[in-house]
Amino acid sequence: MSTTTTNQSSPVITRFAPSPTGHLHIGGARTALFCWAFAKGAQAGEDGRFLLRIEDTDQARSSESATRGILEDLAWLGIDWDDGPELVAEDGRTLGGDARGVGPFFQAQRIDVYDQYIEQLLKIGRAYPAFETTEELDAKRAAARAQKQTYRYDRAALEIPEAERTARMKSEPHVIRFKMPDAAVHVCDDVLGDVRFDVGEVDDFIIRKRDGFPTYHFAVVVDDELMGVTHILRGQEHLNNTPRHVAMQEALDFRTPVYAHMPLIFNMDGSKMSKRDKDKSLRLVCKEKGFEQAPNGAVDDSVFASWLKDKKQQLETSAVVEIAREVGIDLPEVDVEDFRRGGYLPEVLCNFLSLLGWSPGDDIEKFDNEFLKERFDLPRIGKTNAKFDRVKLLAFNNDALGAMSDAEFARRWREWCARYEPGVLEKLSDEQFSILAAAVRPRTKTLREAARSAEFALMSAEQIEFDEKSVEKALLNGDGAGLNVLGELRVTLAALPTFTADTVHTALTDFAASRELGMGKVAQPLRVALTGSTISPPIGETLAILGKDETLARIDRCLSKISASC
RNA sequence: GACCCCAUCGUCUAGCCGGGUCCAGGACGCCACCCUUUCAAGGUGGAGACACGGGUUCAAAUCCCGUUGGGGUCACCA
Repeated sequence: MSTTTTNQSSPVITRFAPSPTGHLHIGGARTALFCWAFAKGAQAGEDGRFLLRIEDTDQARSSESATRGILEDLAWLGIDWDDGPELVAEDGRTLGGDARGVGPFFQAQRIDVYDQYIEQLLKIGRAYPAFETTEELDAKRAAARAQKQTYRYDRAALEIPEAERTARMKSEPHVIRFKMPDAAVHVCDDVLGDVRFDVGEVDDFIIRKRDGFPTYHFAVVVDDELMGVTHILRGQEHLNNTPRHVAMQEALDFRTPVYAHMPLIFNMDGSKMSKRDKDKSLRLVCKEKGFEQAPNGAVDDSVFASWLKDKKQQLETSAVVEIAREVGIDLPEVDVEDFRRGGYLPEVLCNFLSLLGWSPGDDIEKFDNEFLKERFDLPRIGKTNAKFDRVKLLAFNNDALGAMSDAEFARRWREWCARYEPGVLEKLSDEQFSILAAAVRPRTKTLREAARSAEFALMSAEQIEFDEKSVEKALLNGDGAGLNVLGELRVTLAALPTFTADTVHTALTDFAASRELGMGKVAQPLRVALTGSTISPPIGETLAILGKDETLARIDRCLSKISASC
């Protein structure tokens, strides 16, 4: 039975607390989105706040660039935070800040705060130092495992007389452990209901590491209290951590926030969506192609060789991207940035993510963040894990692009190109770009795909490679009927006084009618001549984008090349 | 292995709390046909699920128990 303990008198404060070890993961994005929607939406009233905190207590893995990346990813998704690190968004607004004076928001800068509470727990006997080394603990774990026992810390440090413990603390490296209570811990979860963890299920865990940094468990509890967090929405993988947190809240006389654990998101094959997925799919292709060195020398030969053999190894992100481009595959998207690069719209990503583990009901499934804010609530969060269906996401993106005006599409596409394919903008005039944008918009699923279908316009005539099957089908078939048509078309087109999509189109339909030919017999040979394949935007636009001179040049080149070869 | 969570079409889900209106609704995908100058898009139609077994009840997708299946957690990571 779910127990909602929302205190109506105090404003809702939620938080998203990523550790800065890379770009924002897609699962994290959903968590952030839901936290944001809950705090900023109708459920929370006027004064709800969404807070962003950076959990950088793992010094080895955290980085400043990752922090920045995460902030930018959030801003791109349209998720803005009230409290937290500041970021000047692309629209000039400053996100974050410390209006309530509850910062700093980087845990590494809050060590003294944590120490204060550690001190308090030590004083009341709810925490104690322990001196075992990592190796000793590993050995104990292994031993337990060998006997098919579940390992739990044996409280060996508590056997040491208190006076001695205190003395050793001053001179010896040690960790601080939290003493779990001798009673079952109840976790009230708004999604899952009440969950009971019996005594002995949770052992005395470490709250301060040998290096003096708090562990996640401790820092999160202290910060959530001090920052006034009222509702914690997070992934179900944290459910088993919650009794630790609740126990510490009781020991420290903190308030217990409302918990809502959300279902997890997986790949279609049931595996976890992991950053390693990218390395995995790339490794597969490299093996298939029999590479022994990184194509284009993206990484050292030795690094590449060992990466190829070891499933657990990951290459630098930039190297992965470069090699993928070189071998011509699309990497599976797992980070928000991947989807951005992949040409997905942020509003589509948010919409799709919202449907994983939550639903507004009423058969509604296309909506924006405003709607989400308005309607998001805890009771409608699901309990069952979801698989991330990229095909459906793609369909959503396609629909969104299809519903856009040409002008809006051109604007968005321009922005995307500027970031990921600047060459497109360099090689096309504004006018060409607009024509192209309008031509590809209805037939493209992503902005990246749009860039791909623009390739024919970017390359020079010499770079066109004629696709064998297309040539056979459209040009050579029927004693070279296509080639003959092409030859006649060249004359017709050369004679056109104006060369727009409309005039070209009219000329072509007239031509087809006069020869009693279907439009396919006219357009397809042209497509092959101009692009190398039978696939292109509508034929009128295709010619207009190239312009008359280029069109004629490509026809000439095609005629001479293909005629010569047969 | 121990503990915890979950269980509706291939996938995301609605329905479940307050049993009847559900021979289970929507979406993506799939199949067929139509349209068509390519690729798309669009139109029409179709196949497709309450994991299983027991209860409770006049009545169960909805409540209870068990089984099976899936997932999570068991770090000086977060």
